[in-house]
Amino acid sequence: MPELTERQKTLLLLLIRDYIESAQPVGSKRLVEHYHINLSTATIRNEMAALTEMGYLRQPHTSAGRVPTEEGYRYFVSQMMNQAELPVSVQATISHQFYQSPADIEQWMTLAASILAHQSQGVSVVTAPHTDKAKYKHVELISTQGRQVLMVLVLVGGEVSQQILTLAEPVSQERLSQTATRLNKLLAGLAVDAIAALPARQDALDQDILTLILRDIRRTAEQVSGEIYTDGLTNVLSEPEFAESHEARRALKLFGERSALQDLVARTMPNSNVGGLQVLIGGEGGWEELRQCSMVIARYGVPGLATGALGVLGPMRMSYARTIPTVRYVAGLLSDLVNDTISGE
Amino acid sequence: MPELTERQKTLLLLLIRDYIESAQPVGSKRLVEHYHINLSTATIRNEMAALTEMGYLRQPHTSAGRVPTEEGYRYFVSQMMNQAELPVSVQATISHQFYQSPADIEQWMTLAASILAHQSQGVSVVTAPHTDKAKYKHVELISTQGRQVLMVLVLVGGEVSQQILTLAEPVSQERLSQTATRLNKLLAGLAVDAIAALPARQDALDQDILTLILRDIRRTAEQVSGEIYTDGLTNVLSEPEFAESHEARRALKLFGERSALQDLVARTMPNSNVGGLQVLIGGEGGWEELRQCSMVIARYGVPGLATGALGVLGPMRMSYARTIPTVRYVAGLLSDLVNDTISGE
DNA sequence: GAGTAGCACTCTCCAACCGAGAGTGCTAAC
DNA sequence: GTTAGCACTCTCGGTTGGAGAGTGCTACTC
Repeated sequence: MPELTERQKTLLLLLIRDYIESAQPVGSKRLVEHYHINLSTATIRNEMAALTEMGYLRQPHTSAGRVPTEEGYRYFVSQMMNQAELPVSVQATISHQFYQSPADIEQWMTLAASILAHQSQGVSVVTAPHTDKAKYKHVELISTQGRQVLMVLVLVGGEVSQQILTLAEPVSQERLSQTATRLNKLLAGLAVDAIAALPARQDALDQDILTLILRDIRRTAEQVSGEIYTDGLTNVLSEPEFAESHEARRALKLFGERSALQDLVARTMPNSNVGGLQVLIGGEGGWEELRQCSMVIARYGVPGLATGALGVLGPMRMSYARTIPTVRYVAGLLSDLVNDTISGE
Repeated sequence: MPELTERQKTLLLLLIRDYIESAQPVGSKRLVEHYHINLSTATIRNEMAALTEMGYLRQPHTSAGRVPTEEGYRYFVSQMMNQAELPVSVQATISHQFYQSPADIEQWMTLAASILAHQSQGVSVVTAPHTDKAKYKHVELISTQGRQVLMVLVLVGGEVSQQILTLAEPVSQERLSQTATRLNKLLAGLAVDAIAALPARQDALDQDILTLILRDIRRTAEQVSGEIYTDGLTNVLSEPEFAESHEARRALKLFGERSALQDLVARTMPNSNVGGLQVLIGGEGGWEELRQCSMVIARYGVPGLATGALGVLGPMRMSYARTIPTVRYVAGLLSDLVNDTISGE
């Protein structure tokens, strides 16, 4: 890859920035007029020709302005990656919102999704913190009516699942509480395998509940990620890319289906660590439907204990300058929150 | 309103059905050819002119086919209201899905939203069952780490809320359990007012938790509806109405915002009882943004104990024949499920 | 009088066309 | 290395001119 001169570099970044704002191909004249450059349009044209030659820009048709290629965006992103910071005031507003809201994972997730969508004007995705090494922490059994029992199962790492069981026969709350207490002593801190290896209990009720607990933990452990939260689908509806092209419309369909989303997060994330941040441009990573889109994603949480992913999807010309620092900042915040809440167990 | 002859009636219904499928203005020729009517196009034209006169049809322009007016749709819906039934096989599939899924309100809601969206090809909205007369049922306190405590609060009616509290100082699980047991005895079945009227507890921990419980119940009671679930936003993206008109695009924005949705459900539902089913055509009820849309909504649940709403939003020419019976059937199913789970308390 | 054939009329849709304008690449001069 | 100038290309917006669809009306038939 040939080197870029300093001038080419500024020109390229300027042009991409302008295109991201205007969504219009950028010509030499526009560049000179809007950014009072001390050069003539002809010189700019020469440079743009060079940049086109190198693969950073392209022309939609012979006589239109230039538009960034994927390569161009990649360069643009790499340039701002380490430098972009969220204004302190925005940071404050965001963190304020988190610490104001009730301390509840579900709320945090919705809030994160909403903030990301709002700041980036794209579609946000957040997965709840999740661990593949699920360990038992606590169970509660609450009788509701007759044979119906509400079971609340808490895992080490903070995941909570509730389920209504129907028992073979009515059981008093007292007996349920005793069962819960026994099981809590017995199972504290055990992983799936250890629980499965336990000898059968004499007490039939104990054994029934135990089986259910086991099934529930297994179910949780099998999932590749926690519950998925998303927001801002409608943000993107007003973008010209999506309004026109049938192509891009399909990308949205993808986001309507939870299962596809889960897949996407699972596929894109394994090669990334907590703290890292990835920018996938133009459907990098083999997503045909997302060829016109970009994603900014990051992992958050406490490695080995509970981690989740969060990110933003938008048109390829999304505002990286805004999105990247936001994703990074929110990921950091969530990591802290998760850490405060569940670490040390 | 002048009477419709039998022939006008069939013609009108036929035309509307055709338009709903094709999304194209329907002309006299098309009508004759597709439905082998024993009349000439000229006769049809005369009848269509009459129907237009009466306000059931209109012409987008002088020489296009006819399109139903709101009035026309209203007539169409009133004709099928009592007659449309879901095929038994579809009923079976749907109810199967519900009884297969884990008995968990959240799951039911997501499932209902998904089924509605899928069957109707529109956007679905489901609100969780909710009561305005919240009564205490049960609390559990689970220590997680240090001063962090997970509180699970169950209300009569089945609503469950969980929250993480931060206490002033670390408290053992044992002490937490005792507190929970005491409070459960004390508060069982009490409504907000009764709890608020209770004398202060000597035990500081008891009192703290009590205050938090009270705040939580109040918060729940104040909401006009339970959590809102929605699905199928992307279904509607492929409809021509939404692809083109900027107008209709705004309707979708409305559905992106939870608060607006909540408002909408609250505003439209009070005049409807469980079991009843409303069809709002063309934004009836004062929703400017929904002028091009229709909604089919119903209440479900156990009156006085816990009720919720569910419905479908789609273009005015949505498939009522499919949507109406589906909404009705799912509402019935959810009512049964809610009833099975929480009644008798 | 209900139904129908025929016809003139209206209006949209589509394709072709054209000119204005934007932007380019290249060349020659500074 | 930079710039002025120019010929060239291509899109975009507006216009034009059928072709086709659908209508309303009239006059005719049973």
